[in-house]
Parts: sequence; structure tokens; C-alpha cells
Amino acid sequence: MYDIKRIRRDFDEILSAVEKRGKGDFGLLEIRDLEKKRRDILVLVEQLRNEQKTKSRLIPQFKKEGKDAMALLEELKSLSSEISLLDEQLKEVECSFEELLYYVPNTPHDDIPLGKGEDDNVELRRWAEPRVFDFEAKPHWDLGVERDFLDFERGAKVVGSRFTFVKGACARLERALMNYFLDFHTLSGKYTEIGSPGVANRQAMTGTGQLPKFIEDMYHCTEDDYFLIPTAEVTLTNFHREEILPKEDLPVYITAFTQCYRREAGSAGRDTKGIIRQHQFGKVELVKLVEPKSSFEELEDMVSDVERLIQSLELPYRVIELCSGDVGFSSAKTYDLEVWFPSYDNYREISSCSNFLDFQARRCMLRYRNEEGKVEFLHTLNGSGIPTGRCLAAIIENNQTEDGKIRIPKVLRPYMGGLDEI
RNA sequence: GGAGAAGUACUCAAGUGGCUUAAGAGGCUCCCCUGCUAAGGGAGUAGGCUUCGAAAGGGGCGCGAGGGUUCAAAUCCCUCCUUCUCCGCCA
Repeated sequence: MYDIKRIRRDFDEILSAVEKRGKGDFGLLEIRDLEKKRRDILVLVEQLRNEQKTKSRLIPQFKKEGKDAMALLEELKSLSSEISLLDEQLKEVECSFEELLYYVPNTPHDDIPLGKGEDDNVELRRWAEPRVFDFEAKPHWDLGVERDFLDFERGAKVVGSRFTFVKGACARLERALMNYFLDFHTLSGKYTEIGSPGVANRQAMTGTGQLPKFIEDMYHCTEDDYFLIPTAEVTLTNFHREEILPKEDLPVYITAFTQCYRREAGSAGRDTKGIIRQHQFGKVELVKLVEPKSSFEELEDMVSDVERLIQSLELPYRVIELCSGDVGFSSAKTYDLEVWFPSYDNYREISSCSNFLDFQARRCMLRYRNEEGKVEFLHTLNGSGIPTGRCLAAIIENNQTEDGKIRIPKVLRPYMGGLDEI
């Protein structure tokens, strides 16, 4: 969300930045008009209110002196009705103004590549060569079923499509991933582990930008107006919502493992095989709340944390910088990390690290007190660090042996009771 | 889920419609007095949002949240949230 004042002051700059997404002005022109209208009414209302306050203070005085206050009361009555009339107009304008504002995406950062979509993203670097198999490598969905590790049919029976049971040693491996990822980020003392709720209210979902625009993608508990979280980004970023943090508390680095729930509304027919795209998946998420001046450095630092994690798992990956047409709604700059999948003969996203600048912070009222004692919005960042499901699929595929076993990466063996394969 | 109580600023807390333009105390900041410390005296301490203004400086909102009644609401009414106590249920 944008600062109203900034929309007024730097309107052309914001407009041209948002237009780099290649999808129009996102209602900015209308927003500007409404904002002007809002202020016109506001000034009037406030003048009248001041008059009302001043004059009604005279009433007790009149009473004390035994003077007749009838004329004054009449005047105040009409003043009051005038105010409530204008107030209604004001509320109306403010509502539509705010509603529109929530649908405007963040401004893509200046230095990211210009482009229309996925194809214009830029590959920055690769790590490790994809393995060359001397036998026919199986996709994880085949191998998983053969080994009785993954049960898609029962997942569909008990819930529906895109829900899967994970069994036996494979379930243990996924649990090992969860523990390893959390340990990786927290044992260094860098990130603080949080146990997080798996649902969030409407305000929180609006704070990080999932609502109002992407309501179709969310599982909604209508009884309570709660939403299953699509990522721990929601609960972690909202953790300090409406707070003013002392400067000494910064930067805030937090992480959580949660289940994530996504309706995948627009994804019918994509990745229907395997556990690449599920309605529910486990993920360790990283969130940073930082001072504005350091947020881009913090993004690089976050990416390198995730890279080291993937390297430790010995999975080949590449780093992609998203172009202006592909960068997410709330993000100003995003790096995607993609891991090699033999079954796709390609890299697939396993982590996405973004700098949101103050976009989410404004929606969440996430602030801190700077050196001069002034209150200022924080910058927020997040990144997957990393999902257990996709990572499990990647390990199954990349580490399979000719006889259908899965080699356990060295760093995971302590979490697997010393097993080197399953 | 049922019954009750509560929510006012950093903390405690007064406040049953206009004399509150939110008292008082503690804490905190500064000053005076002290050789230092304690005690004592004095001054300051409502943050945030927003709006007008080049600035200085005005104005509006704010007592858990949102509505309502009224010329006027911390105060009266309604809905909701949170906390506490008791009962019920439950991993």
C-alpha cells in the first residue's frame, strides 16, 4: 500500500513504475481524484466540527448564567445535521478510495529487468551440474508409489485431488527436512524460531497482501472469517503488526515451520502429477523486519542463506531474478531459486525471496523509532527456507539409485538415525 | 458453550452527559539543593494518524473496536474483540 501523501507528491513516478508491470494503471488515476475529493470534504467537515466544539462549550456557561440557550441550540442542531451529512459523503469516498488502494501492486524496483512475464526473467547463476543417470531415472510420483512412500489415491479419497499421504521412511525424511531446515537457520543464532498459528484473520491477510485481491486462492473458514495461511509469511510478518519497535530490536529475523494451504485456483491442469503443487504443504519460512536503508543488502543476505541450505543438500540449482512483469503483487524485487528436477528435465522453483519495501509495513502498521526518535515504516522481506514437500520430491528424484533406493544427503543422516539410504 | 467481572496514556488509577480542552500518583527526562548517595524542592512528560501552512504554527480524530442516541459521549444504548474468575466440554 502506498502513502497517500506520496501518491500526491510523486504521482507520475509511482504511475510509471507500476506500469512497468505491463497491466495498466491499477486504478491509480481514479485514486488520485478520490483523494482530492476526500481532502476537500475533510477540510470542510473539520471546520464545521471546530465551530461545533467551540459553540457547544458555551451551553453550560449559558445555563449557569440563567440565559436562554434556545437560539444557540437551534444553530448547533443544524450544524450537527450538516456535519453528519458531509461525514457520510466522506466515509463513502474514503471507503472506495481505500478499497482501490488495496488493489494497487508495489512498484517494481528500478534496477530489476524490464519484461512482460516469465520468459523475460534473468538467470543469474547456477550451482552444480545436474546428475547424468546411467539408468532411466524415474519421476518421484512413480518411484514414490512403487516404494509405497507416496499415496495419491488415498489422498484423493480422504480429501480430494492435490492431497497426498506420505508414508514410512519417506514421512520420516520429510520430518527430518523440517528439523534440519529449522536447525540450519536457528542454531547459528541468526533467526528466532516461532511456533505459528496456521490460520489468520482478515486483517492479517490484508496486511501481507493476500487479501483482498487473491481471496480466490485462500481457504476461508466463513464461520469465523479466518483463513488457512498460504504461507507463514502471513503470521510472521503480522507478528509485530501495529507496533512501534525500538531501534535496538532491529533487525528482526524470524522463522517458522507451518503447513501452507493454497486453493491453486488458477492452476487447473498444471503439475497434476506428484507433490510439486499441492493444496497443502509444509514449509519453513524466513521473515525479516529491517530498517529501510539496509533492505536490499538484507535481501542478498537472505538469498545466500537459502543458497547455502540448498548446497548443503547437494541439490543443483539456479538463481533467477524476476522481471517487472513477473514480480509478485506485494514485492519490489524477487529472486527465485530453482532446483533441478530430472522428471521435468528442468529447474523448478523451490524458494522465492522478496523485498517488499514498506508496502506490507504500511498495510500492517509495522513501524520503528529511528535515530532521531521519529516513527518510520519498516521494510519487510521474506523467503522460503525451504518447503519440505518440493524438497522431498527433489531429493527422491536426484538421489535415486538404480534399484529404487533414495540416498540420504549427508547433512540429513543425523536426523535419520544415521541411515544413508532408504 | 453458560454465568459473572473488567479493558482509560509507560505503569497504577479517578471519572454516571457540558465545570475534563482526561484528574491524581508512580516512573521517566531536565533543573535546584546537596562533597557523593539517599531524602527534599521545581519544571516537563499523549502517543499516533490526519489536514491546512513555505515556515512558525493552527485544526480534526483518539478512553479495547465498530455502530447508535444527543446540540454535546470516557460516561447512556447495541454488536463484537480481548483478559480474568467460576461452571460445562475436550486433545
